[in-house]
Amino acid sequence: MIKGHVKLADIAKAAGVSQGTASNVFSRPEVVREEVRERVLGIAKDLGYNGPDIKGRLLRAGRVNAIGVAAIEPLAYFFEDPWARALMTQVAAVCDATGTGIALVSAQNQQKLAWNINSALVDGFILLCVEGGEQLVALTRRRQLPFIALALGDGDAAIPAIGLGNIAGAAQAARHLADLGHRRFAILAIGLTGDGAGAMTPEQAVRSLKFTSRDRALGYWQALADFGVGRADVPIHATQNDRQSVDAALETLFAAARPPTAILAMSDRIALFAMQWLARRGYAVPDDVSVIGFDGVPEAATAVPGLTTMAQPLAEIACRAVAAILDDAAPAQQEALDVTLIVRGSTAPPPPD
Amino acid sequence: MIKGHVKLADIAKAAGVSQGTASNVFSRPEVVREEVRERVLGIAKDLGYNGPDIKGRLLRAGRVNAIGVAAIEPLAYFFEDPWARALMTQVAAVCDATGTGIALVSAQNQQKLAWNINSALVDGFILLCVEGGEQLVALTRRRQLPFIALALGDGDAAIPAIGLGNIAGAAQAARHLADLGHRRFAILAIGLTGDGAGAMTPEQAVRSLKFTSRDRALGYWQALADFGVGRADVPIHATQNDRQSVDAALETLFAAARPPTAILAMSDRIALFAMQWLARRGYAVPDDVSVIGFDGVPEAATAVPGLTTMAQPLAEIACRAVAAILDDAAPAQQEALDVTLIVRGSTAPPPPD
DNA sequence: ATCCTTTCTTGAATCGATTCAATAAAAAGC
DNA sequence: GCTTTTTATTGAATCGATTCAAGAAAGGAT
Repeated sequence: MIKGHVKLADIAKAAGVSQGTASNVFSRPEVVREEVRERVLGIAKDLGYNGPDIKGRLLRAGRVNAIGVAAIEPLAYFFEDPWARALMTQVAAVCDATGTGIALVSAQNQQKLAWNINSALVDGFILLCVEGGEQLVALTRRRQLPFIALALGDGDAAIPAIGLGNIAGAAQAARHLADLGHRRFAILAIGLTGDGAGAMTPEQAVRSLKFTSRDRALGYWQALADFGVGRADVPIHATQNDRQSVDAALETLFAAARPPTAILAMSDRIALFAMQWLARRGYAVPDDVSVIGFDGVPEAATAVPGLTTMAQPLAEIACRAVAAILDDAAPAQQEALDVTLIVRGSTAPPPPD
Repeated sequence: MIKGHVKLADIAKAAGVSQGTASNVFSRPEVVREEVRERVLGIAKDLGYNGPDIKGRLLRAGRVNAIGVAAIEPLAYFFEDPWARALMTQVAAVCDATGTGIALVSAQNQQKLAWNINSALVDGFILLCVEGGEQLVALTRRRQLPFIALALGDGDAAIPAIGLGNIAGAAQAARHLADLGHRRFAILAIGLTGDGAGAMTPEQAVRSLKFTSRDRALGYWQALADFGVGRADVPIHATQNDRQSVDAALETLFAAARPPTAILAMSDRIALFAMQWLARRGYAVPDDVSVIGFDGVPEAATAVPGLTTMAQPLAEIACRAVAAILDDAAPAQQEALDVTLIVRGSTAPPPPD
């Protein structure tokens, strides 16, 4: 019994039954006579056979019972990025309930990603399209498996996706601050990595920001316009959703003659970095500066002070996404879910001028 | 070209070449004449064939290029628990570098877990043995794939595992606090879920705590003995590594006549919950009470005040674990890695009595 | 005793590729 | 011109199971 992989056929031969019967012993035990079943099982144990090999079974059955979650990011992204983490937590919960496994698929560069997507053993994909979403979609489409895109933005309606009411949500965020009395705003946007981060004009923003980011910017502007604040009056800085670029943006913003009293951050991650920068520089949040985020990640709740944010219905998103894959029933049309304002301690009326 | 899955054989027939050649076109293009290769590729494109199906390839190759990470916890554990997260981040980094995928395997109950482990499409397993480790190991062993256990404690030497110097580390933690002048301690241990949490005598602790937890307790006691503090003088409470049980333990501890001035927590998670409880109750950390954790998760660094803790060499652990799986070279003997003391703001001399 | 059911069991086909010994064709060497 | 080497291609075996039509055996009914 050294090694020499025992396979089903060996068991069958040793037990003197056909391979078909041997197979039934394991996959449909009720169909085979008890006496035979026990004999086969006994032989299997003697030979050190531990049930059908998954690879063989897979080839026939064609079902893996796992869904892939893909992103154009390093693998660690799934465990580090707050939004990804929060989303994955929900996805995991749904998968747990349905007994489905999760395979993480990712790669920083195109080429590797293509390979990874093609060779992932999964029944379908959930695509985290934070950046370069179309490429991810194109790659996945070739695999001819069910998939659903998340955070894709206003893309092609032919792409199965679960969208978000980004414009309405951003508008609500801006309105919340404006209602509190703020009139001096700054927007911290999420730009593509590689694109130089930094200040941009509204025109540049409309042109260079993608999907989600652009929608959020439009939402902010739209609401602020109602309060007489024009686009040109709101500095907008692209960041790379990391600390360094956020810090750099804030350096610039707060070096200005009349720095903003309210910061509209396009992600909680950015907002939290911003709050930390403000704390380091001695600005009090919310007394000196109000900060509002976007996403509704758990960290926003535990930060001090709590971060006011627009929460995504992550549980709902996860639920629909997983269901879409498992039932191969992508939503007929791209549905947009609403985000909801959660007011915490990071927003308050502006200081007296 | 509706559906009717095209397979390699179809391409071969359509192109008038043998199946072997068709296979080579995709997997070893350099071996087939350019003219033929292009023709076959052309036909493949026409027929809507996107390269070899992974399942068929898998059956032959036998290699999945993914490693499974398993735990007896719900799937969400990987994204929620700070230690798991920190570890996974490192594992992900190593996998990224080697182009390996990650499959998450988990289940709360035994039965499902057995099924999940048996049907996971992976080349090997990393086992997160926080609890019920032996069962996990037993289950995995049957799969006859390389595996390595993490956080298994002093188990069977025949089990490939990467251990931790828990006793020495815990001793160092306790010594750190004793050196600062503390003499009134309390231990917050990690008990098995299901076991009633709560106060326990040292004898009970030795008996009921498992592996890691027991070693850490032994380490604490050992160091404290050098300072004249006996086991019986150190209340030890089992928690379930969740907020509720930590809060309950602290309620009891601080209701005592002479509450502890130093808390030895067996995980950063517990320590952070404890710090939050203390803050809510108006105890200042570290002025009234010092807290030291264990694990060295990232959250410990960003908490306010920073949490003093014993850091695990997670990167090293991840690196060795992944290597062990990929090379099928489990360490000859169970190696134990050292943890290192990281002093932050949560520990200070005790208040004057 | 005959025929009809039921209940197991069999053997072969199938899933979708890879691999390798054998062969055919072309190029090189003398 | 004939042999040797090189290069491309073929065909069949293989990976490890599942599935299903068909056959055999046992039990029941008449």
